[in-house]
Amino acid sequence: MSASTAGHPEFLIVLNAVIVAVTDEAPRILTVPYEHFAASEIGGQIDVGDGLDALPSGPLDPERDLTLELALRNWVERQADLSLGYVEQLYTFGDASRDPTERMEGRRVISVAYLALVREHRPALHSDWREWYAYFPWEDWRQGRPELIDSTIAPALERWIEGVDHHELADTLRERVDINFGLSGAAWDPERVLDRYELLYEAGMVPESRRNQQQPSNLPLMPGRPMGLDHRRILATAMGRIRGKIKYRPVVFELLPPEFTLLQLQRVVEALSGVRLHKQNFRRLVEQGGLVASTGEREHATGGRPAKLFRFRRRVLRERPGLGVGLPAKHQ
Amino acid sequence: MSASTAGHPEFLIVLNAVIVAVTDEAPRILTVPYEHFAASEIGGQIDVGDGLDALPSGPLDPERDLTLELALRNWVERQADLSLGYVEQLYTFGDASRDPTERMEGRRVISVAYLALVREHRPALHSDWREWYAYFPWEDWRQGRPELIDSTIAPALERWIEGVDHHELADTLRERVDINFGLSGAAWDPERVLDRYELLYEAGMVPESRRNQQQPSNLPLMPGRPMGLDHRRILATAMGRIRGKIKYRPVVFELLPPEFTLLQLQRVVEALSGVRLHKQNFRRLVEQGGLVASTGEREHATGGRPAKLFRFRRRVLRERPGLGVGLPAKHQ
DNA sequence: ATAGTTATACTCAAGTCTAGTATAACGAGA
DNA sequence: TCTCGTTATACTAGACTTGAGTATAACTAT
Repeated sequence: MSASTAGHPEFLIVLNAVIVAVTDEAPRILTVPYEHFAASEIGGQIDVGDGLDALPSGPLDPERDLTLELALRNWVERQADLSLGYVEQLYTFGDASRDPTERMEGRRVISVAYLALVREHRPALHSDWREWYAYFPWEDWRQGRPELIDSTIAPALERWIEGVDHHELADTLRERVDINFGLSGAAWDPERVLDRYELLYEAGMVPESRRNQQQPSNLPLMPGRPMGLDHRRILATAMGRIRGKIKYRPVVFELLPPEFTLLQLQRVVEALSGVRLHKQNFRRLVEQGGLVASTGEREHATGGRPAKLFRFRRRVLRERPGLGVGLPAKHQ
Repeated sequence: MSASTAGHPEFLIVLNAVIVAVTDEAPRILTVPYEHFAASEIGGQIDVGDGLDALPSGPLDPERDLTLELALRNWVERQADLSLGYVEQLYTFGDASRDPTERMEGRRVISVAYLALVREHRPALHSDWREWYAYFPWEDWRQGRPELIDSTIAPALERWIEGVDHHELADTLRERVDINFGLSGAAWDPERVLDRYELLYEAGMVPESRRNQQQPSNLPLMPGRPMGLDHRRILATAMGRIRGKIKYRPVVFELLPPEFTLLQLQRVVEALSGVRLHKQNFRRLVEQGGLVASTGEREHATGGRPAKLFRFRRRVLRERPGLGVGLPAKHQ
């Protein structure tokens, strides 16, 4: 077993948070400028790019932080003045290649990513709320299949595969591309956000993969904001996780005010999943599932007939185990 | 930011593997004796118990291991002479209280747990394959609702709740108990393995919670083998994850030989999920879902009419995104 | 041959989903 | 005040899925 200078291997544990809120029918995440934690002396040497966004991150202090989740909550509360409601661990990233600062300081960075859902939306110092579709434009199918896919992504990926010599490998890749981007008759699966990002990464079609010692590519760069380090990968993981989770656990309500109309609820689900839903069927699922109860009040600012206000029925959880806001799979 | 003696916080990254195989209609996990990695000088002072089982674990070497998953694969291959097929990250455990050795050596242990599915079943030196229901007897509903639940678990948990002073807390606890153990008319959800274990842990009804400075309890200890450290919690996480995953991704096939009969497939799904399924409907789902293709061969050692042999159709993945072996929810 | 065992085809009723139509109830502006 | 645009909500027909079963086929062991 090898060791660093001190006699023990040296690690740095970093906690990353994907903090999600939904406002104006757009899911948004809290971002900070990348420079905030990029060691300043590196900027010039490695092309990490200035003006990049990053996820809020903080170190784990082994002496003070008794649990990972508490460390995250405290850290976010202090830095962003934001109290997190629902928090869930996402994934742990520990590849040696992920952090360019690592090479200079001789310690391995392990980053534990968390997903948090919040209601409020106070802008905090040194941070911005940004729409998550700014990072993944091809993930928003609410206005129908994005033109970008057929006009740009599919042809570029096809050229990439054509350049692959090994025949069997090319077939596997083509299959992955078809499945994940809904080509050749395959269905679009909103949950496969990470798989899609990874394909584009492997093809060298996102800035992040060109940053990391990749050979120059003649394929076009896809639109969509890049992020520092591997943070866009973390965001992709979070998006896939949320999209899957709302189907079987009632987590959407963490993003809504205590009282809401059914259309508001539907819009939030649509914003997260990126697809439109059939209104009448959505209501039936939600109401018959016993997920919500009418408050008796009505909302008059709808622009049409006033809508009943509902609130989340916490008791559902005991009646039916794990029941989410059913995504009826088909769009309106 | 505080630091240890060396000027940097010191961490130890440990990789744990829940390695699952199914033989004789029983899911089994690879275990090693706990003493193998419990520092010897501690044994007497802290009651970690001798003869305990543990999950195979290995450290992450920051200089050699480029990715976490590769580190795990290499490490398992060397130690257990076992080549892992399907591997997926489970969860990262980093609570300060989890490792008693930590206190003595002044470094924080972060453990990243992985789930691996394997086909072969070679016994490796210094390790045992053990049925996972030996650790969680109440999770096996294949012979119907386990008597243990109504005879022992439910009454003990009820006594625990009665001893809780704060009224509202007691109500919340009772609700959690009902939901998770399928009491008071609630349905049994096979996926909630971890929630159930955590309830028993909180109630002091498993040896692991009594080990950790808990006050003495007058509640009975539940049957089921304990494990070292928090490894039973990790196993519970793995069981819940598999049970959920087989429903929407075809991972069962990683546990079967390349050719199998439909009954073999069904038995493996039942073994994992812990419930019996309706045979005819199971076949319909699997066949109509296009998950398998007949090989044309037949298996004659069935004890009855010979069964057609099938193999997994990898191409399904392109036709329908994410389709698992549908658990029809209701038992035979 | 017969009993025991497993495989597999088929059916029927109940339930759920999709994709609608129809109607109700409001606000704003002519 | 009437009409239009907009949203809410009730209801329905048909397609499909699911649960639970019956009936029959094809083997092995005795």
